[in-house]
Amino acid sequence: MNIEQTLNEAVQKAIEDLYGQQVNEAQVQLGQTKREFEGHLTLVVFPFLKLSRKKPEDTAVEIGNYLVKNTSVVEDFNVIKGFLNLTISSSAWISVLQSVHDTPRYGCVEADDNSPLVMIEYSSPNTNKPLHLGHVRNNLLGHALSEVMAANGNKVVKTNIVNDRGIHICKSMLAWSKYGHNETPETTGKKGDHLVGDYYVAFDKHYKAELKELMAQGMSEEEASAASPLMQEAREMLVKWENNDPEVRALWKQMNEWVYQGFDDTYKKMGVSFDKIYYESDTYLEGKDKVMEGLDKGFFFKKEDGSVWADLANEGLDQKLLLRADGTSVYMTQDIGTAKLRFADYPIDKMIYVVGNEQNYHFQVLSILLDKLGFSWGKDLVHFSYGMVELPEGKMKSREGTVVDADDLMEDVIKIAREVCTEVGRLDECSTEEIDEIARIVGLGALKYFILKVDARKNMTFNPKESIDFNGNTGPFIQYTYARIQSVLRKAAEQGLEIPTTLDTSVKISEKAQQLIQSITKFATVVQDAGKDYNPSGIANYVYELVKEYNQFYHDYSILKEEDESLKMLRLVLSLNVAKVIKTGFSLLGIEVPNRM
RNA sequence: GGUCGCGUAGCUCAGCUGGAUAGAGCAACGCCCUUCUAAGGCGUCGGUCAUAGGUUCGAAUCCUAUCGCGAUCACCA
Repeated sequence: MNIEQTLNEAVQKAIEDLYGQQVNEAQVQLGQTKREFEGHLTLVVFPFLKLSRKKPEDTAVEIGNYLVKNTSVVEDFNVIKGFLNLTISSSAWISVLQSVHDTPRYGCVEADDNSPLVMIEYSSPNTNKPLHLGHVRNNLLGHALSEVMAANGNKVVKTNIVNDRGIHICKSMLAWSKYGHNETPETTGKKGDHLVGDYYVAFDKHYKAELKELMAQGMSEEEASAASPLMQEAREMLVKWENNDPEVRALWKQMNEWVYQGFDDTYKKMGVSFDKIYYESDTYLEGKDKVMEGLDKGFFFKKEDGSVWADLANEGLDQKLLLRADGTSVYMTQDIGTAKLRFADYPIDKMIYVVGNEQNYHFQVLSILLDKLGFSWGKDLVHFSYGMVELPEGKMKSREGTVVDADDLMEDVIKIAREVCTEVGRLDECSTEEIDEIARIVGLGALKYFILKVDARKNMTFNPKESIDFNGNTGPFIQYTYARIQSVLRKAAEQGLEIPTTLDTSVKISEKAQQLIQSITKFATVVQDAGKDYNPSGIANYVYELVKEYNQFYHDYSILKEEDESLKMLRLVLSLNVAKVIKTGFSLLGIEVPNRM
């Protein structure tokens, strides 16, 4: 039990003894005391004035006296207006540090057999072009959220639905067969996804040229796009694909393999992974059965042309198409089909979709439809809806070539990290392999932290220059503090100091150290909140605050020069646990920490 | 036009289950390395929390309206 909980109960008891009234846990407002006042925790007494029938100050003094007398943790108090600032004893803080010290992954709860199963879908790429900055945000958030949910005692299954079919893939295929000269990743040395993406661009280039020519002959833009031979050919290819044409299928399989190989490299570098991958080519027909079932049960209706619709007027929404007149599926149908397969594979208790906020409406509808179709988790499915990533110049536009490629981006940050690490000169004795590894950790740390510190729901601006910054609220700043603590611990070990398992509670530690312990314990709450709100950014901002606070502590006290052995040990243990929380917090974000940098 | 989201310092962002004088970083200008990693610390400068009402002991936070920005409302995925 932490100090806040203990005090909360003590205050409830105090109110009962002093004023003879019952209050519940939520009515006791205990918060962290503001820096400019003395004390650690502050009780807001305004809510109790009706019970005490006294002035705020008098009520606060009464409760303060009661707590000092009746609890062992409250040492002193002061009152400012309706705020009762409580000072916790040094020994109580050391006991708290002891319990953190005893817990390996402090703040995290392991899942057991009875834990709910949470499935998280993220990434969900198309196979016609490489991953870009938007996917990076998706992947980082999805992976971080998976870690956060797991740390809150859930069984987590990470999944990816790959959109491997459709007209866009046919465009790449067509362009490759027309202009490709049998190029392969091996012959060109290009990553497979980039190679395929290049042909998608090539298609667009030739198609545009065609349009221009046709329009020069007097056609309108619409007429031209309808008459374009290239586009017609692409459509024909799609039909052939759907009819299982062996040649088209073989090409499709070949090119998708290239892309998967490329994606695997990117995922690996990014540090994300999946437990189960679904392919749309497998699931896109599955939804039909479910829709027909819903049609039979009267949830949906058929129009004269044979198309099937859901009427969501009762939910305040419009009608939504589920099957085209020709019986083929639309996006919504596919998501229903995927849901069906997933539920057959896993006993899902909660489904989380990590998908951009431009699809808010889609998931609102999907939730209703899945619920109607009898999926127990449909109603409460979570659309983890994140905002768009924009550049300082505005949105990314493929037409203007401003799309930021994921592979290039990662390579750039690692390269710059290597330059900076080498420049500083602390790694001179390290081998090139070690330096490469540190550069990788630091570079990716900068990128990941830059993206994850922002509230996922909001649109964000991605400034390439700032993303590789190493000062201020950045990943490397935090990693640096971690590395520095490791250095201190190494030096301590060299001096033959052994980290104690049991702490001396009689030591009088400084006010800053006490506040630092308080900040460490906040981590458990932060992890819980992140799981509740499905929002990892809270963890990033928390770790930053903790690190800043530790830096002040580090600056003010020389740990290894401290003469009082007990005090020295406490500071070492405190530093060790700060490092532990940094590492745990960063691991929830999918960011590594270096032992030196 | 309907629906949803967002608007906090010059810039990027915290803070939002209502709590004390609204916080960081970047940028600008100072100070601190014979001291465990200065990728650090300390300070100065910078605000009508979009606007107007409302709810109450108390509102950046909750409610309503207005303005601005964005997304979406496809037989695209």
